[in-house]
Amino acid sequence: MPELPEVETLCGQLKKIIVGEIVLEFRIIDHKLGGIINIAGKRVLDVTRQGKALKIHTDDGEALVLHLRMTGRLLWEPDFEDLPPHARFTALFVNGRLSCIDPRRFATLSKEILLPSRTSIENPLLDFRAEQLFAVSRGKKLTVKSFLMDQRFIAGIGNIYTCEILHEALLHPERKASSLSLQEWVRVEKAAKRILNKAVECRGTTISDWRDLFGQKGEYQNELRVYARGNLPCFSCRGIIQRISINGRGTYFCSSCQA
DNA sequence: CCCTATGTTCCCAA
DNA sequence: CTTGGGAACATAGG
Repeated sequence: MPELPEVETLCGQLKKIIVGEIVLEFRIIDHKLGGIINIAGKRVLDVTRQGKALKIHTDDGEALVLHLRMTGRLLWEPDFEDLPPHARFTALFVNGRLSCIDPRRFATLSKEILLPSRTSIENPLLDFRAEQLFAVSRGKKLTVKSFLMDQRFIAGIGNIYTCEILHEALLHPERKASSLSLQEWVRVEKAAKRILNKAVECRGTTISDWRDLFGQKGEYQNELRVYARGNLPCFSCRGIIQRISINGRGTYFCSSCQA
């Protein structure tokens, strides 16, 4: 469920609460996460985001890397009793309890960042460069949508925000990545920076179950132009939003203004 | 029963 | 060997 804006939201909220604090107790509830990692007794030095991964840096020089995948959530409770439903691990601090909740159990914990290889763009909020995208996309036969979602090229963009970015950039999602001109990549850069930053301000997109660290819904669902709007009129041109499948993912676009 | 779901990884064919 | 597409993972909801 979480893409860059959602993870960035959790990162900022968590940083304010746990940096400088000691982990009093760390409990793995879902053993699928691996029983080896334990940060009990360590002090949190920093909380950072890399792509869609959240990193909790501790005073022994290590970092706990959490990837929430599809349905992972983090919940902070100052006062607490029973575990929340679908809790997968908990970390107890002097001022509250942090729980990872994940019904589908796809979330992963590790010590190392798991990006496949060196990414071209590590943080699209800051580093997004149209020239890089143009260069890297030369000779690629995949669609521009698959390209934007491929974490090896750009880390952090997922299905919802790709659809929104391509709509704002006026690009058909099935265009081959190699067919885009530099000028078209500039449109992608502008759209991505605006949308991702706005989505962070909005604390993410709550379509179904996304909640921030305190259980609050995001606000970016009110800004969506195409995602989950199949058969509805395009806000820009009044064409009808189409829904197709690309690599098995629901893809929404306006066939009238996205060429 | 069917399909869908904000992600990644593995397998296989071209 | 490389690239890209689909299945698998596990669960809930419509």
